[in-house]
Amino acid sequence: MNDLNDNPEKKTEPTKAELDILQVLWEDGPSTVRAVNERLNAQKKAVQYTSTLKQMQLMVEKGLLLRDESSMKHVYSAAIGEQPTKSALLDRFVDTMYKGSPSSLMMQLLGNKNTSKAELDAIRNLLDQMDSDKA
Amino acid sequence: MNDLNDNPEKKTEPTKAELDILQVLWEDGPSTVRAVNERLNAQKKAVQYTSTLKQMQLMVEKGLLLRDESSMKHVYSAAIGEQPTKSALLDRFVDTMYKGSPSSLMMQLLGNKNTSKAELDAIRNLLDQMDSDKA
DNA sequence: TGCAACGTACGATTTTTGTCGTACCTTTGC
DNA sequence: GCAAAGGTACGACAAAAATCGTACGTTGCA
Repeated sequence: MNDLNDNPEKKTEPTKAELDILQVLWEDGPSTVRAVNERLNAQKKAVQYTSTLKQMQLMVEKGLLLRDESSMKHVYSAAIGEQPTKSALLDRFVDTMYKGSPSSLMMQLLGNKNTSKAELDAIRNLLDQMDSDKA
Repeated sequence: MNDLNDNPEKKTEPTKAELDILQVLWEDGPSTVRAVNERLNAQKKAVQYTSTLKQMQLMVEKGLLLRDESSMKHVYSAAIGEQPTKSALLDRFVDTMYKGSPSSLMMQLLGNKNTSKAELDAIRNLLDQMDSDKA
């Protein structure tokens, strides 16, 4: 019936505004438009209710969100996983900016930003764990 | 005289297309429009010469590029540094996607992508070097 | 000397993204 | 019942980003 959102392999790259909405849904779980809109306004944006509504409706069309219309207050949820989405975005970022080299990215990250010791330790532990996995 | 491009502290976030052009200039150094356009078409895009020209002209207006008009074939060069630019973009990326936590980013990066052993070693060396710097 | 090749300038348009106003439906309290 | 509160649908618009066609100027060389 609907031939717009039944393509699961869609390469839909979320835009910035779409990502903001996704973040809210990933964090809070399924929510109404009003709830999402209030979160957005709370954290930074000044955006009208109907703008958020429209945005989320379009995202349903694109397959980025799911909508439960059983109640009058429609409840939306993310249709794409947080980790896969962020992973894809990160990969593209690394590819275009650092020729696919994670260590280049790391150098940039650690070199220019004062990273806390806790962060450094966390990363080192992560590396050790990677080794034991692959050893 | 020109009040458009004399703001060195400009927060101009390069768009995707602008970034493509900057990458070419960062890599090849000062180049003509034709050279840049050919590089772009070679690596992926199918874009008309005049589109690239226009894009680069706008980038001069924005202060992203510099233009040497002494010869008829104008020679363009990047007006903003590669490292500072990438660093800023990366910081924004980490902030919005990983709440400013580099180790979260690393986890994503190392967890989902099969990173080569060489990359892992490079990162570990980088960490060690960070330590000795801060010790 | 004149024409073909190559260059820039610039207006116009398309595409994408984002925002909002208004119309209209549904629920609920009185 | 019915009005007000709160919800969705949807067209229209604005802004940003990207693309391209066409006009026109300069150079080199047959």
